[in-house]
Amino acid sequence: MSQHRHPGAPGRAGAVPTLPDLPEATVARLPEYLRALHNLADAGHETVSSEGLSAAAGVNSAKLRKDLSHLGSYGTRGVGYDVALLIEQIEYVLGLTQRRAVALVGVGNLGHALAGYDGFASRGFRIAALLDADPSRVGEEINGLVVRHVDDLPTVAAEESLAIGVIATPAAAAQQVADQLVAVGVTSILNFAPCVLSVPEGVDVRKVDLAIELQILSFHEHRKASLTALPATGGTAFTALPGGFAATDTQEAIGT
Amino acid sequence: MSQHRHPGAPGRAGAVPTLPDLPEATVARLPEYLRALHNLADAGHETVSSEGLSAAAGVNSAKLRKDLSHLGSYGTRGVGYDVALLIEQIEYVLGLTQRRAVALVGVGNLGHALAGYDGFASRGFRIAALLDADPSRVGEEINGLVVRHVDDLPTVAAEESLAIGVIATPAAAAQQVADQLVAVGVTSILNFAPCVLSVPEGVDVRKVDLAIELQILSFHEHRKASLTALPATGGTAFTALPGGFAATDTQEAIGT
DNA sequence: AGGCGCTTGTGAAGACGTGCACAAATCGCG
DNA sequence: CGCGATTTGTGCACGTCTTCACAAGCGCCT
Repeated sequence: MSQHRHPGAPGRAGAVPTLPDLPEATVARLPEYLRALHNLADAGHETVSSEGLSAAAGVNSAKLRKDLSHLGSYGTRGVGYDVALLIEQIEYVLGLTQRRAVALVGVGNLGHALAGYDGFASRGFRIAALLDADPSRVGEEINGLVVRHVDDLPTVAAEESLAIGVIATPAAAAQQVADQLVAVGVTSILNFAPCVLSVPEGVDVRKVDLAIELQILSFHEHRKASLTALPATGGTAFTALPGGFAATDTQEAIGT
Repeated sequence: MSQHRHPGAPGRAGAVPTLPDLPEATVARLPEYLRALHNLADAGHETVSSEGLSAAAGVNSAKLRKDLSHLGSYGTRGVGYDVALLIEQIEYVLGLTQRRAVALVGVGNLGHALAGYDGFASRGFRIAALLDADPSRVGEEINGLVVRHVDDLPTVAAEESLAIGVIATPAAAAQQVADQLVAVGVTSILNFAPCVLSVPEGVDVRKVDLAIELQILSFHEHRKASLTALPATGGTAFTALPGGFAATDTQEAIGT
């Protein structure tokens, strides 16, 4: 092995957090790899090949290898990757070695569900506070946490360092909540409200919008429908495809 | 420009559904434009410039223009885009002229919230059925819909043509549900379960995973933290930003 | 009518992401 | 010890997406 100045030294984070700046696309896939790796570990595998892991994560094996190579990963040629080590590596890079505190704002329909979602806890996060602007909701207990008023954010932030804010309010309130989050030092926001947030530089926003996902699927439905109507480029306007839909197969897998 | 054989003829879908095959990246943004356009329409605007619309949708104006140009859009130079017309265009392309029926499988924590989410109805979709595998949940009424057993899927599909299936079950059940959905002819699936689904060609799957989003944010947090540790080029490691944070608005917008 | 300012639509260049295909490395076995 | 089977890591070519910059078109004003 040459020098391989392995970047993050998960074994011991001495004082050189040389985070390689990964391509954004790679970052977006790492969590998927991580989940697949945990599954493999639970199933008792100690090593896994790029082929095996990529299948479990639903990607191309070359892509997987390139992704892992970006974080200076340790695989052994002829053998594969050490599952436990790789988990450690990825968790380190993703900053999951510390359990980050999440503030959830908006305990309505969706927020309520998120508050009860166990995927938070099981994947490296801890809901530190539930907040809502509606006084009638304040005081309600959900999943062991008491809902506080959103104006208490400064207090909450003083109690513990909030890393991430989740906005699950109606669109109309989202921008104001975002401002409040930013004001108390939150620099990462996950926004479920269907609107664009404007935040200062240095603050990351990711958006999840249910309706958008559905509309994208709708487009592909529409497309598939119109394709079965006019099958090919050439002539032959109709194929009818009566009852069955059979094997209309064309490739798929929508890019993220 | 020459003929502008405008693609979808939203006015009248005569018999030529010449869906242009849009770049996937464009498709993913169209819903955002659509939402922004609806806001503008509600605010009374009749036309909007690419600059204005792109700001409302949180993208670059050149990108917006190129996106719209792909669907053979109608803007007027020197004026802008006709809001109502553009809405019609985009809705047509996305296949939203018909209200698509959605089957929601898994009425647990998250599924319950989704069932009550009004963004479904308001943005072109209709929940046609709630399904669950747990017999103790069958019969429960949510938001005016009665939960049926997932094995009734064939019956449900016979009653009305299901376009899209939403999976909100635990990961362990997701693949089986997906198989069942595919078996009754569903060709688009929105998967909230944290696992990879394998489906036949021709079936589109989109995945939404809360924990993944958080982990991506976590990476950027980690990164920002390690950058402030080694201030590097800029200098001034700390800006403190006491109370105020001013209006530095440049949104971040992480690539999807 | 003509000119001027504004805005769209797009060519071209560059950045980014993907996938192939293969050399380099490692293990196990005879 | 050497060889073959296996699997990683990566150079390269290709396709997609983004962004700039500007010509073409449109409306308005004089």
